[in-house]
Amino acid sequence: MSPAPLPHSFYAEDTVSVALSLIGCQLHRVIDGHHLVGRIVETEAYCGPEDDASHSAKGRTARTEVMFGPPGHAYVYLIYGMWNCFNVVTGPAGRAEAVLIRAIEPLVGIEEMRRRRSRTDHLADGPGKLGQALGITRADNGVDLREPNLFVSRGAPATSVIATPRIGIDYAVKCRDELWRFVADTRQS
DNA sequence: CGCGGGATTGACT
DNA sequence: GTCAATCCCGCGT
Repeated sequence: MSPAPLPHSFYAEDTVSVALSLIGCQLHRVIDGHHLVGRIVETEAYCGPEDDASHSAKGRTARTEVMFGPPGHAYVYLIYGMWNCFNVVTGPAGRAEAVLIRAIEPLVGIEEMRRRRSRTDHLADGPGKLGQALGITRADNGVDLREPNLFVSRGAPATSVIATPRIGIDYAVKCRDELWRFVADTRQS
């Protein structure tokens, strides 16, 4: 019996708070009969149209549509032509906010992740790698995160979390210095 | 370990 | 046509 998916109410809170709360939670993926689990260790908050690093700052388009929908759903986008990045929609419906899950520590199904990544290390320590390791694609865009095939469950609360600016968004002059990236502190555990 | 360049494709100007 | 919330490999330090 798998742990229970987090309820939609978990995702409906303030996006920065959700990004922090997700550290230490478990990400579950069932694909081709394999149960894959990882501990979330890195997230980034994207805080709606006023956040110039958020895709939703460019307006409501086909790509960003699910961000404008209810919280607790997957937002998956393709980047650099080949990598799928997994986000969870957060905040109240219509707020177009999301949290990018940037890295997990593999816990279950490591061999399958290795097969999907075609290597034995660095399986999911980056958003593109995570998508590849778990077989997440745009086919998962918009799915309800209470689906048994893709969901997050509560985990051991992180004892220490570091906040930093977000990665790869230097073009976002207004919000690039906000401390909206969260990383589990590896010095402790 | 840091840096530079190529890969690859859909979304948007 | 340009570019993107990235990754990997090769090379120099």
